[in-house]
Amino acid sequence: MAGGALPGFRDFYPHEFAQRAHIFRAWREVARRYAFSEYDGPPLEPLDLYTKKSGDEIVGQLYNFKDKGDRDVALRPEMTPTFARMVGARANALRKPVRWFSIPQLFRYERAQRGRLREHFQLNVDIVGEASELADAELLCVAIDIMKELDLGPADVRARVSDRLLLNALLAAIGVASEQVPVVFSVIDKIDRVSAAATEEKLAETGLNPSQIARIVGLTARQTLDSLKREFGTDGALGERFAVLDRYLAHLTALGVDDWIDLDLRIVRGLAYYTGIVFELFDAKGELRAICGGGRYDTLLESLGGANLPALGFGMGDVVLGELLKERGLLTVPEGSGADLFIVGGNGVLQHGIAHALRLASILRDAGLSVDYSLNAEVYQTRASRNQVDSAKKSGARAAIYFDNETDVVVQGLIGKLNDAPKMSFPAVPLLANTPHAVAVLKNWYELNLTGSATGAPSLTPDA
RNA sequence: GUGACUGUAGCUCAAUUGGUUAGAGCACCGGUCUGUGGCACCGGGGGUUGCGGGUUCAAUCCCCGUCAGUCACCCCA
Repeated sequence: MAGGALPGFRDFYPHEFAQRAHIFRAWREVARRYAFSEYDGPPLEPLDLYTKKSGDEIVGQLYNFKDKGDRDVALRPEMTPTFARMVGARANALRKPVRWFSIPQLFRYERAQRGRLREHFQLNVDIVGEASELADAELLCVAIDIMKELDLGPADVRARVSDRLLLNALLAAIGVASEQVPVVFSVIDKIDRVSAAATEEKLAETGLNPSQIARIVGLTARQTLDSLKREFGTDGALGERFAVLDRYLAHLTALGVDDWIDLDLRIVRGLAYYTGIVFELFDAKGELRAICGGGRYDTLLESLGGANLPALGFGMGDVVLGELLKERGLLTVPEGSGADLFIVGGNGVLQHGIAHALRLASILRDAGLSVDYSLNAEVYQTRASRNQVDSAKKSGARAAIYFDNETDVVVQGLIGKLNDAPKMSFPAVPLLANTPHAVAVLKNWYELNLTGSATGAPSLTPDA
């Protein structure tokens, strides 16, 4: 459609914004439970923050330009360099381990596809200053707990875990030379998207013999540490790495998330900078792109000019996650304003002037309730009250409030069938006099009867 | 950046092998029902058929271009 947002960019109408807010809420809530602190940085950064480490070819995927001061700048395509700079600048002053998270909007100039836009929000969760595998377990547990918070279970989402150091040790045991390792990693990364013949050819090109190739391909099918131990033994560096992973998995079991996890040595992550345990979260059906990916990058902070500190983190975008939630019917949000109370006038209820409604609205708003009403005084006073109730209901208001007679105002719940919804009369005179007790009684009744799941209030789960 | 497919109302879709004024449901707006409806009924606003050319007496339909979307590559922070 002409006149829409730029390609790969999204307009968030209130409905979409509510969906986004639902995801953000889960992110922040779980991060809070794990005692992470939120931070942010600039959306516009010096171009060389990204080219220094990744080389000039990354410019093709950046929104970059010269600003009016002739500086080369770019919209941030990822958070890690900013994070590294911020941590590096205060590395000595920060209490370790650093547990930080952020929800930046990131930009990349490339052709949009499903689950891959030119702009997205990405939860970044990072831990700095702790080399123990317990930190790795904690990090993955955060990602999994977010899935739980969004009502996804281990049948919906799988966490695939690997370890670059283990893979290195296994490849060494197979006889792969260190200069061959990057090629092997790249082949393993693509093994599902490339034919077996092409995989073998690529490996053969690097000088590996058929027996080595067979063992490498065999690695990508292994499911358990035990089978690897049987094949390769537990001596030396390999054995030490097995021990680390055994402890890592034991921690995850103790944290209660072991049924989400699959060992999968195919997960190497495209990025060269990962140095240890890595993981990705996928939908269990394997239809979508990765929901989340991360791992340990113990050398990255130093190479980005920061401190020499061990670190690990993950990124989780809102796009694929949103697709998955929509597919599972877990992203339904209430329509409309969701006002607490909608003041109804018109024939059918006591004819009061609009001033009474405004007075009531003002008092209730001061008490912290959200209040809506017709913004046309003539409509308020003349339109049939039942039509106004209809409008109130459609607007998403939880309850209508109207002057029933000279002495009472009535609060009528609007959720579900009207005759099943809670309804209560309150004395009008003390309310309009803003008597604290009268207002508190109404508010308490509202909160007890019209909020929370017990009343069938709008929830984020589909209607039965 | 490469290739394939698809573009009709806010949404989901119609429209006879190319043929009058492009329709319907939902949504939206207004009204009727003096009171229970997750109604019902009546009415209304909404479209340069993505855009621009071409072929034709005539184009939503055929052709070309362009833009956008989807998918596969590329890339994946």
